[in-house]
Amino acid sequence: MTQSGNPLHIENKPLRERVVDVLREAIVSGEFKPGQPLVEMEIAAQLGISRAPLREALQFLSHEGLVEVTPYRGTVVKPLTRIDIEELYSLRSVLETFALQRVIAQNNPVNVSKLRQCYEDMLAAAQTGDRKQVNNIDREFHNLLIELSQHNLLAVTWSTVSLRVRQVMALRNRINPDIVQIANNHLPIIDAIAQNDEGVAITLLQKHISSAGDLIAELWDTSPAEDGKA
Amino acid sequence: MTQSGNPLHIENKPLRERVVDVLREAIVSGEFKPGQPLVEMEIAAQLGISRAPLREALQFLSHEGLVEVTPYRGTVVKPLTRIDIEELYSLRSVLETFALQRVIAQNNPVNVSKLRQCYEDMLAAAQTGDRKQVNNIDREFHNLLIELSQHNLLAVTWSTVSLRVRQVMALRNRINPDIVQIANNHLPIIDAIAQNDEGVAITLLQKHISSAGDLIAELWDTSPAEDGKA
DNA sequence: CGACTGTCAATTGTCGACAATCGACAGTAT
DNA sequence: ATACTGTCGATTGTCGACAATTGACAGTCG
Repeated sequence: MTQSGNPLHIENKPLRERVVDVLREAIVSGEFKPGQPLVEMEIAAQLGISRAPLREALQFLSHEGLVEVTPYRGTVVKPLTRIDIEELYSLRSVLETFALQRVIAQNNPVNVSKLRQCYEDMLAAAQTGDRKQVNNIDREFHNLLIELSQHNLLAVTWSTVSLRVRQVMALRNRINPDIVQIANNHLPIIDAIAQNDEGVAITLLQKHISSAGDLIAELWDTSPAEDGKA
Repeated sequence: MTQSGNPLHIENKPLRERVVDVLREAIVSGEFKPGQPLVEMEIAAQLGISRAPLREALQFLSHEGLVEVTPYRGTVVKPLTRIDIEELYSLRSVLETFALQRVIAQNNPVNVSKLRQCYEDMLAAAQTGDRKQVNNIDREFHNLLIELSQHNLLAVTWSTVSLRVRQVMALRNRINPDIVQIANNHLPIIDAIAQNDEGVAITLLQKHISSAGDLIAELWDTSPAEDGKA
């Protein structure tokens, strides 16, 4: 995904982009809660910048679906309803299925070994009980699947969906208790890919995704991560 | 899609949004060619506004994939390669297939009649030889399919893809000579939906989309709509 | 002659100030 | 009391000016 190659490098992104990164992280990590208002002057002051680059950043985030900008009324972290979550996971399933089809069509052993490597890392982390790391590698696995599909537009679309999935997971801290089980869920999918068995691979993947989505969506309204102010 | 209800209404969108609309239309209609640089001061002067709302608009468009912003280097209308087009149409196919599945799952006769109405309008336009109108209604048909699927996130994702498809079609003026044929292509899909025959409907739809995409992609490099300056 | 360095114009990035808009609340007439 | 109207503070929207960065070109040294 990220390859610098060059050992010497200093970040020189425009302020706007660094602001996007900071705010995105705050939202996706659950630090900023859904519904929370983002007052421009407050945040600008807090970051020690003017409102111009902040506003450009907010425009960007709004198209990523992380915030909602209402003209003359302000910006809030986008509320997350149960329907949103169902939509999120169902679209995610569609996108990943598409990626999976393309990966299988390539029939490239290198792809399989990369996925397998990822799985093994996840398993290792699971066995040491490092839940956070398992989550990270799990994300990496699905990102890898998208990346291997070699479809740029898909990757862009995915990144938006993926971000919000991550947000949902951050807000619902810890559902699945057995992290070794989580890791092992991925193995049969890889095997199916290795055997070029598209039908099985798709079935397994969709089940994998929808089970996670259903689990979260079902319980959502019971503790919808109370909205708050900074 | 758009329903005012209220007969009295004046547009009071922020400048930024009106700028987005204007620029988007210019790009999507092919008036602004891929690769064309968009110099902020020029455009701001031309529109009689300052650069601030223009820049916010450009941020927005960049996330729609219509322009490419390079820090300190400026903004250009996003170049369109053959690969882009293939990706566009393949993802479009995936999204519409998903919508189609959801529409069929609803098993609602109202949906079918709406689609049929759309088809009939298209056919009528085709028979009077109004090519432009046929194209408009064709777009409407596919938008309707997405809308009927009642999936907001899908709709948002679709709108981005849809815009760029429209741009491609504008740049390649007129390929398919027989517009009555175009209209009639939609009928069997509707019939399959009406009969709840998901398999057939999907097959037909995917063929419908990919045939259009292949046709355009194949010829793309031969006349890639020469890049230009204002 | 070739490679490196310094300068410059063009363009984008950022800022602070001012204008426009909104929701809320107080005030008034019936 | 109630419905309408006017005013106000808070917040967003827009502007013009200034700072920072880039690529290109000219100049210099070996």
